[in-house]
Amino acid sequence: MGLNNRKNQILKAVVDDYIGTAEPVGSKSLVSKYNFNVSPATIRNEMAELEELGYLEQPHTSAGRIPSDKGYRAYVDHLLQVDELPRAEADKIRNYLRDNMDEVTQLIRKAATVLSEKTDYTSLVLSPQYKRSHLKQIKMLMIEPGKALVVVVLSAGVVKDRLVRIPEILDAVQLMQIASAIEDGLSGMTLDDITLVTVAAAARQTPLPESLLNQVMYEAYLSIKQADHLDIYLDGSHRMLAQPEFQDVRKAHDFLETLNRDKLIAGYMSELKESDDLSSIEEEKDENKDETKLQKKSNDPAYMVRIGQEILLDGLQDCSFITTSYKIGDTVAGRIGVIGPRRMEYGKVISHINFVKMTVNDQIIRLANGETRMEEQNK
Amino acid sequence: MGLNNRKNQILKAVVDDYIGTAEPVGSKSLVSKYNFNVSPATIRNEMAELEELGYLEQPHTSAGRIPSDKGYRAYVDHLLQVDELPRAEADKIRNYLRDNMDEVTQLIRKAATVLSEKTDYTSLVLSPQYKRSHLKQIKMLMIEPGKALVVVVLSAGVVKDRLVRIPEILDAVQLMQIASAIEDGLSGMTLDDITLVTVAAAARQTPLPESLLNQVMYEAYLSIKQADHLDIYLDGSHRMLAQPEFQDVRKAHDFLETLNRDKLIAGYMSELKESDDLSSIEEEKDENKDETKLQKKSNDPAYMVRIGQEILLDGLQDCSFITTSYKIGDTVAGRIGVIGPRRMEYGKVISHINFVKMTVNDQIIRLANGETRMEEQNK
DNA sequence: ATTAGCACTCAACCCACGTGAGTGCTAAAG
DNA sequence: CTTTAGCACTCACGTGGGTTGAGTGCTAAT
Repeated sequence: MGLNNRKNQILKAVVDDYIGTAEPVGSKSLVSKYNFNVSPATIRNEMAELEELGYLEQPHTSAGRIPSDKGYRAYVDHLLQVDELPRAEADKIRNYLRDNMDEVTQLIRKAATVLSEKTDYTSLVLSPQYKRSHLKQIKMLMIEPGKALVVVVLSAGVVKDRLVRIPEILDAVQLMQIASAIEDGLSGMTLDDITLVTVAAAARQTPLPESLLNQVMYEAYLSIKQADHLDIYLDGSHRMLAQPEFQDVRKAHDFLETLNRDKLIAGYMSELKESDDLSSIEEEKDENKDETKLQKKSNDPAYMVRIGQEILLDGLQDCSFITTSYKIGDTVAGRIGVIGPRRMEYGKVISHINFVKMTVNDQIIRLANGETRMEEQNK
Repeated sequence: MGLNNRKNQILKAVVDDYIGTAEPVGSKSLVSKYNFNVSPATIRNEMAELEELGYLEQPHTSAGRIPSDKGYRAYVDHLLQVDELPRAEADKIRNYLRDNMDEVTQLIRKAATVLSEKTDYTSLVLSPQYKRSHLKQIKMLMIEPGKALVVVVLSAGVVKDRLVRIPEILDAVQLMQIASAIEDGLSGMTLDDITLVTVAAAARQTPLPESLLNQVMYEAYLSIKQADHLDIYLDGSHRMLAQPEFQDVRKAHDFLETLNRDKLIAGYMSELKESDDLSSIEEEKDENKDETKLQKKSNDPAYMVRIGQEILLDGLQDCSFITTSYKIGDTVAGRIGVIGPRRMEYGKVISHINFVKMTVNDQIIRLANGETRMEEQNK
């Protein structure tokens, strides 16, 4: 950051104030609210320079100033101090996410809900992706002649299944044979690597006529692939309408329209790279600030912040989007995010998102280990 | 309906016009657009009477008139003619709902999407309720020591399952014994009737120590109960913001806030009674109109229309809500609904909702029979 | 480098006014 | 008894002008 200390203070004050009030902030109110020991005129000069440097902008000549994307960026990267969540708040969230939790799906939906509620912004959660997980087992259970349940067990401890139709003549024993042949052939492979060809090859080890095998094999293949389905959960979209910047209904409409496109959002979220974020932090160094940043990194958070134009989705460019990843075991699984106005309370959101992420990670491990509600309660 | 023919015509014209323009409609524009062979003054007199009778109201003295809830009610019950969907439109929807459809969940989500898209309003779909379905099978599949998959098969051809923890010492054979004991004891019962006690009684038929049984039995019970979980799918909520009556952001906010309360909405929808609707139709008779109504009834639709204050949920009282039920086999399963401004295009929505309902019914039967995508394609 | 002073800008607000669509009423015509 | 022409009245809405005040940039003095 090439800004002297006072410029930094001023920038921070402007952003803080604007986040609080949503009104352009002027030199005078700045001196009075934050006790700078200089006159408004001095502040004015500094602000004019900050504007020249691109950190601030003026909605119109005779108004105060508001942060630009670049201003927010500097604020988030260098000026913001993220506090830990107060213990009471943390406990509430943890308890909420522990209570009554049987499934990963349920867990991440609740994570979305609690995040939105606590931050008062809109939350987005992406379901786990299992591409890189290994196939552990595949079972087929005869439900009735002609109908079977395919059960796919993944290394992450996740079980997916699907009802399929099979040739009526197949009996339970034959079905099991096929399933175990496929399992033998494929177990240990990652979902990504399994193709129709590999499944077919595995199935062919069964001493049954190919005509019978084909359909079953194909269904097995589909079932495996389907285990990787991406889902997106959205919560609290109405909260955006309470923000002054969305009083314009057209903006609100566009925002909601974009968020309602599940696939678009899911695609965008799943392709976010953590590395992007780390790179964008760097530019110059400022000793004491850098320290904060390092602390952030080592602390594991690794959240990403996208501000305004940095978000590449139409309709969200008046927003900021904070995301992080949760894990299953030690591989990245899905993502959690909060989207709000650019003028969002970054500190609050980041500390919440970090805490929710950690709690989700913990809970997933618990689920994978098969601890059930009853045990939880006795804990 | 105690209105003479001309009053009916006028009421219908007012509602039609207001639906189209969202502007209060006055006597003059009424005569010019719809060719009544009388002067505006006559229309004015009639309108004044319609207002006295409660069918119309005036936003302010010097404005035209808009329909009241009662006016809409009369319109929907007596004046509206519902057309069949054009074949081209019908085909599109049918194909969309057929394509790529493996699961009931997926089906009803797509139903919500297509309904919202085609009507340009917001759609709501309630997942099937299985309370009244019978338990057909319950299987337990050993995944690894201490972990099993419980598979619950319902009469409707629906399969639900759930991963549970079991005592580590149990082996696959014992597990199967327990499952088949429970199955023997409970199969044929409706989900409603199954309680912890009945499950326990059934499980106790197994020649295993009770300490081992307890946990498994409890998990089985939970799995059965969980099969009945209610889900709600919402689509196109942003579309409401395009409506002039929701230009006021506060209204839009309240609307969205209410819709975001899944449980509230799910509860409300699941408790709607068809009978309510039929009863509300009756009052007086008017020969030729009654005919239309009977036709509606016999034609199977049985949709429900809730208008304005008739909707008992806060925040939706500027809306109208049209719902219908879809079936699994021959028992009511879940509900499909469209919510829009009171000023909604009732005819369009009703014909769409009816068609979607029928298509969903057909598809569910198809799914239950286990026809898969491949066969569909060959059809 | 800082600051007091000053002229300038411009969104926001208020108010007054005219406009016009729409009404209700009355009295005449059918 | 119904319909209609005529007319006075109402009131939301749009327009334009005037004022206000927060905020600015610049200059000159500290």
